[in-house]
Amino acid sequence: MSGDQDHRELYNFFFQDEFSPLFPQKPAAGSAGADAYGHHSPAAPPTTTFLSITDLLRSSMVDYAAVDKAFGLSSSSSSQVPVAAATVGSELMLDVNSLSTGNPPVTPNSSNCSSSTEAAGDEDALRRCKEEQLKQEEEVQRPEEAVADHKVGDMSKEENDKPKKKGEKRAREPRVAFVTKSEIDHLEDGYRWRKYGQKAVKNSPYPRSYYRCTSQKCPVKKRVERCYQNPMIVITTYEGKHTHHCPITLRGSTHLFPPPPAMSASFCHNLMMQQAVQRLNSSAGDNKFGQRGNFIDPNVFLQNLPPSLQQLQFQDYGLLQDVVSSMVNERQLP
DNA sequence: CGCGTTTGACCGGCGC
DNA sequence: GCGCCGGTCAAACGCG
Repeated sequence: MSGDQDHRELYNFFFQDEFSPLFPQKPAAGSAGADAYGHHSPAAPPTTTFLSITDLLRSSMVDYAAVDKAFGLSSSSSSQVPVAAATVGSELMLDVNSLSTGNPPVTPNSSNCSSSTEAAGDEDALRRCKEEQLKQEEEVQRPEEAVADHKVGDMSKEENDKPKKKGEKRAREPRVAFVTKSEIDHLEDGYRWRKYGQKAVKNSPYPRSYYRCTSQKCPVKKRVERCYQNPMIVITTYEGKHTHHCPITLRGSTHLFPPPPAMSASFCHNLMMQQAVQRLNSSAGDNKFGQRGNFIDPNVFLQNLPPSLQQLQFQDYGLLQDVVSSMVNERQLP
C-alpha cells in the first residue's frame, strides 16, 4: 500500500458521508474490518468505539452547525474554532489508527461498534436528545468566553469557581464534549477522578455523574452521562485544564504518559494521539505520516492531516506536537 | 485510617 | 416571585 493510499484513507475517514462531498476523494468502503462508517465487524474484539461523524450526527450528539464550524466549513466561521466542536473533530482522530491499519481502536472499555442504524430511534426521541445536546453544545461554543477561560486556566479553584463580582456570571472553563460508545460509564483516561455528585437528568433514565480531578488544586471536572436514546453512548464533558502530569499509565502500558505540556483543553488529545501514534508505529509498511522505521515525525504527521484538521490543530498545535514528539521519543527507547 | 462513593440539601441562574 | 433545573456541597457510608 502506498503512502498516498494511507493518506487518502485517513483523509476520507474524517470526512466520510456528510463531509465527503466537501472533499475530493471518496472513501473505499469496508476496508479491512471496518465498514464505510468506520464500524467494525461484530467479530471484532470488544472495544470502546469513538464514533464517526455519521454516528455522532445520527445519534444527535452533535449538531451540524457545530461540526461545520469546527471544520471551518461554515461561511460564517471565524478564525476561532469552538473548543468543543474542535474536540469533536479531534475525537475522531482516535479512529485514525483503526482506519490506517484496519483494526479497531483498543481501549480498556468494552463495547462493540454496531451498525449505523442502531442509533435510529423514534424521531421525537432523537429530537429531544438533540435538544439536550444542543444545550450543552451552546455552552461550549462561546468563543470569546473560551478564549478568556484559556487565559485564566491556571487559576486556583477558589478564584475560578467564585464570581469576581456579585452579579457577574461565573466564568466557565472551556468544555470539551467527548462522545464514546461504551458499556462503561467512567472511561479510563489516565487521570484520577473523584465523584462529587450525581443528578438525575431530565428526560433521561440515566443519571449524570460529576467528577473532579483528585490532584490538589487541579480544577478539571468532568460530567459523564448516557444518551437516554442510545444507552451505549456515553457523553463525557471535560471542563478545565489539568495543572499536573498524568498520574496513571494507560492500558498497562509500560511507558509513562508524556507530561502534558501546559495541558490545554484536552488530555484526550494525549490519549488519542498516543493511540494514533502507537497504531501507526505498529502498523506494517510505510506511510506518509513521517514514519521512518519506528519513528514518526510529528510535523509530518500533522502536515498529512487534511487542511481543515490542521486548522483544528492550531489551537493545540504546540501541545499536540509536544505530545506526539514525547510519545515517539519514548517509543524509541529500548 | 484514608480515600472514594452515595445522596439529600443547598444555591444560583433562568424562564414564565 | 416562583418553580424548575443544573451544579455543588458535605455528611454518612463503604472499602481496602
